[in-house]
Amino acid sequence: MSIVFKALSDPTRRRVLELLKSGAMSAGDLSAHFDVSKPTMSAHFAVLREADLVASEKLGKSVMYQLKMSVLEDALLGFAKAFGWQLQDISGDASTPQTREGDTQ
Amino acid sequence: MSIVFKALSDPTRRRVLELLKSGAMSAGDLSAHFDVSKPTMSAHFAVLREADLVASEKLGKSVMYQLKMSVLEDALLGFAKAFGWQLQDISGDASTPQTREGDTQ
DNA sequence: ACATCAATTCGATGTTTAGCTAAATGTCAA
DNA sequence: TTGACATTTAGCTAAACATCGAATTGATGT
Repeated sequence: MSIVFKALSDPTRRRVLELLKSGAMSAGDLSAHFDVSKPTMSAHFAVLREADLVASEKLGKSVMYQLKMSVLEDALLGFAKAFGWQLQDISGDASTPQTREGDTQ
Repeated sequence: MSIVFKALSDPTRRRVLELLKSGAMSAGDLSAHFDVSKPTMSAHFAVLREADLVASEKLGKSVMYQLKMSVLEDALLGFAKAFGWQLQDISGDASTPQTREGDTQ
């Protein structure tokens, strides 16, 4: 849980997760949204992987990253519950195809 | 927002917030719950103050700390909303007297 | 004034982090 | 096989962090 909050404590990483909300994206495409070097972005991806917030899959020359929505939800929920809150899904979009059951890693 | 997640990324600090959920507590009483030095605890308190997650008030020799529930809620909610979630209060306890309107910083 | 107690600040130390450039790895296409 | 491209690893610096013991501040009681 600490590791998730640590991952979330950087604005670049939070923004990466937001970008991944609308679907999987390659490391390069993600990096294009930010003004830091590719190696730096790669390090951010590693932190997100470590926190299990994203899944990665090599696809040809690229690496596709995918948000693991349920992990994010569980972490947030786990904390919120301790304070008498519950997480309620209000996304009218009904998409959230980021991570289905049976994901590797 | 980063500063809040950073504050939450330490288990000691999260536990402090949980302890404060049931009411204000002095720095000393809080410290007694942990196995680290007083200066270290004082540093943790400073981080929580910096994130505006607690209010502090000198009371005689002691310093009382109080959870600023609404700040925590707003930070969490602000993030959750970006992912299509909402925070719902399910605390049957109806207490939450941690921070009333008009608190001095 | 003085001693005492609670809490913080100071100064030191070791660890982690974000960022960079340069180099290595892996994949595809010619 | 060579070259181009995408990503990660290696190696570094500077800044931030966690932790401690010692010293300091500030309030209370004698």
